[in-house]
Amino acid sequence: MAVQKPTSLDIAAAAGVSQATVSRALRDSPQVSEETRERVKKAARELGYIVNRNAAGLRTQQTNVLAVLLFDELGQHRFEANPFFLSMFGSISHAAAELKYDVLVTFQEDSENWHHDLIVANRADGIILLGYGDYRDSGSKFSMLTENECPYVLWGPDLPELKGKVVGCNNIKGGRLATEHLLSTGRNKIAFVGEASASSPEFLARFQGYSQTLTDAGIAVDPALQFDAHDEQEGYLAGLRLLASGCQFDGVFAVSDSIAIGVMRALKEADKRIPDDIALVGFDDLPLAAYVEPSLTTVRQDCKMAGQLLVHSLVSQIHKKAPGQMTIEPELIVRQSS
Amino acid sequence: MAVQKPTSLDIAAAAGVSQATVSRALRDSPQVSEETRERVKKAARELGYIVNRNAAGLRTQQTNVLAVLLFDELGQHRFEANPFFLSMFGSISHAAAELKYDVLVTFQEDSENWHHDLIVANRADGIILLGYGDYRDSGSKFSMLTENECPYVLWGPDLPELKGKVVGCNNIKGGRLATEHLLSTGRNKIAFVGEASASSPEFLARFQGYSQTLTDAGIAVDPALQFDAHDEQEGYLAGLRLLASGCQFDGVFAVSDSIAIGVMRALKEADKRIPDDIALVGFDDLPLAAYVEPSLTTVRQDCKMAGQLLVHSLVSQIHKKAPGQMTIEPELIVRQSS
DNA sequence: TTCAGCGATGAATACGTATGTATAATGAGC
DNA sequence: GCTCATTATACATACGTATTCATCGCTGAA
Repeated sequence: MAVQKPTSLDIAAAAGVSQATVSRALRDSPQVSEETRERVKKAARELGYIVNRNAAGLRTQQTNVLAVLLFDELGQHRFEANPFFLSMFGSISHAAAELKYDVLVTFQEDSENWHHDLIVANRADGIILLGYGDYRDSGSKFSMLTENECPYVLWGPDLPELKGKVVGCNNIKGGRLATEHLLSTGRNKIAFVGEASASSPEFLARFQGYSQTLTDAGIAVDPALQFDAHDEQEGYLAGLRLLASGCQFDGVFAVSDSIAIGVMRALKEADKRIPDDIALVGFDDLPLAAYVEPSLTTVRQDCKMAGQLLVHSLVSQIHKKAPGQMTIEPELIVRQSS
Repeated sequence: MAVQKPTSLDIAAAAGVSQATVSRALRDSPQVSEETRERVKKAARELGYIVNRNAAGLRTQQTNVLAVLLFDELGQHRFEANPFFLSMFGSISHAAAELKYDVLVTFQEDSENWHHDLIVANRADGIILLGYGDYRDSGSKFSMLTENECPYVLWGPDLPELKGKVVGCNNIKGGRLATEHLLSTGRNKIAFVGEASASSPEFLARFQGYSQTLTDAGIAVDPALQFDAHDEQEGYLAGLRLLASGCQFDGVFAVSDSIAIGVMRALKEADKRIPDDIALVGFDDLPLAAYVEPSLTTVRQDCKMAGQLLVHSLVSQIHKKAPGQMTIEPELIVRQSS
């Protein structure tokens, strides 16, 4: 890169000490006296010395790199439509930088190709999995990483078999916040759009918050008001089915903003007034949520905090320390749609 | 990472050859016979061998890593609101993977801190600069990188002093597309919202496309219809000023979708009908553009192609080869707002 | 039969750092 | 004045790979 990059030997010559002392001085070892430390650092600064990461890594057997694996099964478009991971990625990057880690990013299209994961792992001290969507049989899926003692964390649901590896939102509480809010505005026939099954544990938890809240309020949970959906288009279709079902309803809790926006499209096409006829609440607080009409009430996840927690717990694993906090709290953002 | 990672020596022992032969076989050197190559590869597969990048990099003096510097002067929010870079980043990642490069990402808050850039450069074979916004005196700004013979490319305007380093959109043509479209729908009093100055060369080029098109059509370019703006809020304010100015206008070309959405907000507040009273065209094709009401006509930049061009031209530089194509063509996306 | 030429492999080395061990310098205690 | 503990530094080595140079066996021409 540089015309001729200086090595620690060059610094040693310039400062009149040995290469070993240079290394120790730059790493602030207590073994080296204050005076020589300063002399060495000054020489390093003047020569524009930068530690060679390959050599240092080879010696110390670590990379000071965290890998982020982005599972993107729906192709590029999904990530494009999911700014949540992007924001989180931003905070991951910042948090990692503070701890002197670089961040290596890989788009992972095939979530079965664990060999590739290991290759990535080989270039990093630990890995962060984002957007991993399929948690069926999740214990065995991660066994390869576990067997190889590869530190990893993922953003996702709080499954017992992944104890200590998962950072996630308190989804049950999120579901409660949304449902309680709808109840507080006088709605009591509240539909649920999303998937309440074990293959989407996060959605399931939000459903649990929804149904717990209804039960607590003495309202029966009506399966006729539950519709499956995973994205905008399916949300739209679910909205159509909901309208066609003939069921009475005055509120809708959608498990994601994308789905909510699809539902909103269906409702608007049917000339329903939002929120007058039907109140609508989403989940995630995508930037989009503030711009649709009417703007969408939603449950926000603090993605900045999320990124920090991911990095901190991963680094804790790397250093064999106890992980700290692993859950972030959701927050209700009230807008026009409710 | 692994309990005990095998080295090339282990493979050598398993295959009954020397370490040198292992290295050659795995790198498909013609010096090694077909038979032993297979034997070595088989052994490597069975032992789960993965080349140690630190050691390889130390030996070859390269990292096989491309660094992406994301200049993010407006803080985390801007990147969050700018999915364009995200999509581009996705294609960068894919293109890099095809060429066996990893991608290291760094958020860069201070565009003056070139020392940090060099540190990053030291960990990569080349760097890609995204979102670098200030091109005043741009020649000298990049001199540090040039002096150190550090390969780099950036996404930006086609400035002569950055010849061979810039991949960008044909912004003049983009401005023409937008303006020609507005003309073709019968508008002839077309306002421009953005900044037509050298400190934003991309916006300036779009303005040139706008003014050239008007001139070609025999329409005078009216400075009274030009307003500065850089983001949604400033677009809103520009919209208010435009309305308050009393000037007649029936179309608006905004240099970005964010600005266009701000203008749209101002127009709607003033009860202007879009597109009946005023037609509106943006630039970028953010995902948001399809969701606002009315949906926004805009000029799309092919970010997938852009990412590929960035990677390919950077790798060309690294290998001291001639760069290829450096420009992508814009495309008009017509929606409801025009 | 001899030897040049060639193809395939092994031995040896260097990349730049971090660190264990040895050594020199200093001061305290008797 | 001598020993011994303490400190600061130098010396030496290993990390795992890629590559240069040397070696060896073999073929074919003289």
